Amino acid sequence: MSATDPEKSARRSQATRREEMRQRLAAATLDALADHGHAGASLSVILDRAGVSRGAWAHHFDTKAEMLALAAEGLLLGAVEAARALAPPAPDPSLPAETRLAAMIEAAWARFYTGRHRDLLFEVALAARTDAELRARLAPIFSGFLAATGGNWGLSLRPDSQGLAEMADLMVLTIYMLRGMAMQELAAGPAPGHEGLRRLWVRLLAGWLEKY
Amino acid sequence: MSATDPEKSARRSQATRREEMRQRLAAATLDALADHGHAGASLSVILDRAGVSRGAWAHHFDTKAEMLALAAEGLLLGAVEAARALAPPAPDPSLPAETRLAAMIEAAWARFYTGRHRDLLFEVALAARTDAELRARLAPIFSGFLAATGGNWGLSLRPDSQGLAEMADLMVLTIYMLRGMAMQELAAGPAPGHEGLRRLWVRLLAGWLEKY
DNA sequence: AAAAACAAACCAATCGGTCTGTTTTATTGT
DNA sequence: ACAATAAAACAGACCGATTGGTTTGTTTTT
Repeated sequence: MSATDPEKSARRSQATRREEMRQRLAAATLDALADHGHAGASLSVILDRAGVSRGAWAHHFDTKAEMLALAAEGLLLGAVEAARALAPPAPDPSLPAETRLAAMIEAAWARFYTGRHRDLLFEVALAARTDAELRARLAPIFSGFLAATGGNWGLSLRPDSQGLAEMADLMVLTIYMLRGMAMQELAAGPAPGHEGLRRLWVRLLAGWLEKY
Repeated sequence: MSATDPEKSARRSQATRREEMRQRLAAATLDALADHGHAGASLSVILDRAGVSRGAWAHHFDTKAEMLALAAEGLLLGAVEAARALAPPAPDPSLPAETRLAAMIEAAWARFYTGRHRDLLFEVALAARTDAELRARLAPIFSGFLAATGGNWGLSLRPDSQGLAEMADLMVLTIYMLRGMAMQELAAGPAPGHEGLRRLWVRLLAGWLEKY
């Protein structure tokens, strides 16, 4: 059935095989980055983790930087997509705006600014700072993330499109606040007061919203 | 006069000499970190920049990590002190609170979240993530920075001590927002809209302040 | 039979750190 | 006061380990 079907086992091969291997190596790159940081994510560590020989690696990538760029790009593009998905296109209108806002902020906090994703986000952003080529590839995606949150989230909370531009700005400010909070936890460990701070921020935003 | 005075040229030596050399090496460490990032700040690069031989270095530090820790500690302690200095103990009461707030935020932005200091801040925070010893030394200073801004700035803007705790929280949120904004510029370059976003933030805060 | 995928030995360069020896500064015995 | 001497400061050659990357050869797929 499938063995005799050339569409299945045969056609599917070389091109996708290559892509699978590249993705596997990219994933291992992110793993190593998360575990050991940029300085500690050597080629040997990455290849060990991927279970791939040096020769195989060389067949798929010319340089380590190229592999890192692919991995970082994938990470950020996934984040942009997730950010879009976080804004429900048809929010439940029965809930008060403040509740919806709080839910979205908590969801964004958990998805983007805690754990592995947070660590990788900072690692990748810092790596881009001193690597011009990486930076050129990642900068537009970083901006795209802001656009996705600012635009979509604002739209989601205020479908009547009144004061939409300002709403988008407030969402961007929210992202910035979460990022800064994430950096604090990254450097000094989790802080119990942060949840209360996020609630305070929601209250502040909600008050401003209804006044508008 | 001074040559015969043992208090001057003689007594001042060995201990301070050593300290001067350590500071010089710490400064070069930060320079290298700012220029080449954590991965690129090798011992050779640092020593070249400091104009210090490997042997001399070894006489003053056991490991590179120890030198980095001293440098990072100095950087952050300097920032804490600067944060305290940014909050004028006796603010001009003739200016409206919003104006004073805006001035403090702009000053903090310029001092902590642009240029070299911003880069070093992120480099050091990230380095601490995967280096337990460095992290243990830096974490309390990171928290101290928040305390300095939250407490002092809040006090500076609201000397009547009404709603002071909430005011301190808002200052911490402000710091977080600036940090997140800084990360965006670090990764994607300067954004002209950011100044407007900071003004929006000030308006938001000021509105909340007078309502209280 | 040709090309793509993979493996592992191999390479120069650089890494953080050490060793040996010289120069400078401080202490001490007379 | 001033050699004698100890100790600290400094310089640079040196070291094994590891780095990113290459080469040569084998297996697998087409």
